[in-house]
Amino acid sequence: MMTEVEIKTASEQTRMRLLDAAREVFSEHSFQGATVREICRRADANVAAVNYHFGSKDGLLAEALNFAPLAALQNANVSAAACPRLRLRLFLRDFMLMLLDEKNPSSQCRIMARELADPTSALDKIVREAIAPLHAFLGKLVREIVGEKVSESELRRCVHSIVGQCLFYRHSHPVLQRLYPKLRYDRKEIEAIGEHIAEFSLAGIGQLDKTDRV
Amino acid sequence: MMTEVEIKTASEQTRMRLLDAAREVFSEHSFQGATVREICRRADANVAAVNYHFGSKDGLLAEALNFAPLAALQNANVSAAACPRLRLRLFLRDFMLMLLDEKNPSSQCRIMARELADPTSALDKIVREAIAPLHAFLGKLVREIVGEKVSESELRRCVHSIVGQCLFYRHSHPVLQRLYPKLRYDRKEIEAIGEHIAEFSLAGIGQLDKTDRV
DNA sequence: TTTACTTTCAAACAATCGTTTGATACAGTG
DNA sequence: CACTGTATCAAACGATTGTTTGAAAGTAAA
Repeated sequence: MMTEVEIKTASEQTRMRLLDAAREVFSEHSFQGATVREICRRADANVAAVNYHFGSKDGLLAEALNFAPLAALQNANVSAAACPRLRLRLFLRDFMLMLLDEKNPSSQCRIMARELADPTSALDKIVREAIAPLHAFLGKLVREIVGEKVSESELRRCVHSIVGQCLFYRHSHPVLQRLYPKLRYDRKEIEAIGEHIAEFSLAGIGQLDKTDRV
Repeated sequence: MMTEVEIKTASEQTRMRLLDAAREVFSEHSFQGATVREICRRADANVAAVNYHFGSKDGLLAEALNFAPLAALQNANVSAAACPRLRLRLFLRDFMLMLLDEKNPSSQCRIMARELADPTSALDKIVREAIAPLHAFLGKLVREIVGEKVSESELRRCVHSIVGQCLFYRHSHPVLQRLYPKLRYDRKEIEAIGEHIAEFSLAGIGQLDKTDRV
């Protein structure tokens, strides 16, 4: 008793398993550190399967990327009936859950975060389809909060400050784990982090109109 | 006519050249991405030189690390006759120069930043001797600014927010380069970034006493 | 069943990695 | 000079990498 969408040919199932395994491994190791053999092992597939279905390791990474969840977050946010400040809070909460929650099936952000440190051929696509829209989205949101008086370069730096705080917890996870061995990223902790970043950033944004610097 | 400190045996000169080349390559590539052959090529040394002088690639990295410049920055700051807020501004300026200025001979921070994404056996030493002291230093500084009312966990998150903003510009350099092709990290730009982070963070810190949250 | 095509598989390939080896050149001491 | 320990070198080693190959297995239509 299978519904239509569940019916897959063996080939399609193998593709799916490879993509799932690839997202797992690419989010755990850097692109160089992730091996085709490990991916195939987790996907219960032959070593040649990657090249047969995706052409190359690069091709597998390109197809494993999926920016829809991140875009959905932004779309849901812009259509929310709430003031810009609250919308920033809500977005940061969801964004941090996507970044940190290991139970979150969307490992995309973790893969993207890895690409920052060691860019591969996939970085151009990531920047174009995910990061640039994200920065544009946050830029608009911050603009709504801060008004028209603030220069574009100041606005940009505020976006950088916000994104930087978020990515820190992902990038520095190995470090924080050593600094605070008791640290666990459960849902409550992640939400607290998101709330802190929101409050911290709203204050940082708010100080802009006090000065006349460009 | 050489002064005493400049006199080096050929062996010591080779060691020096290897360490310099290693710092270069390790700051440009991840540990996995950096190859012993490339390091030896830049040091005009034989491939076997690394293992002869340092035992292994790991040993070379361990000896190439030098946390003195970062510690010097903190020591100079604590003994400066200035209010905590100004000291935070000054530190962030110097720290960003160390992180971003390619002409800065201290590539240590760039190597450390790479370790965050893909930890190697050197990370424990880095955390113990560099990152933990840095966080402690910033913690004290923020504590001076914010007073005793703020909880330890809130204080810690403020430090994370500050460090996160700083590291963002280093980690995301490849991304920012693609988003803003005109971007250049000259001294003026770096100082402007440091100033922004200081103002943004001081405002973020300042909002803590408005609420009574723990 | 026969035919044509797709997918899987064990095995091998070529390249690159960190590391080791054994010979060679060199320095300093007697 | 001979002797000794150190440093350098070209070459190779063993392991691992992404990728390719050619045969075997599977699939679906005629």
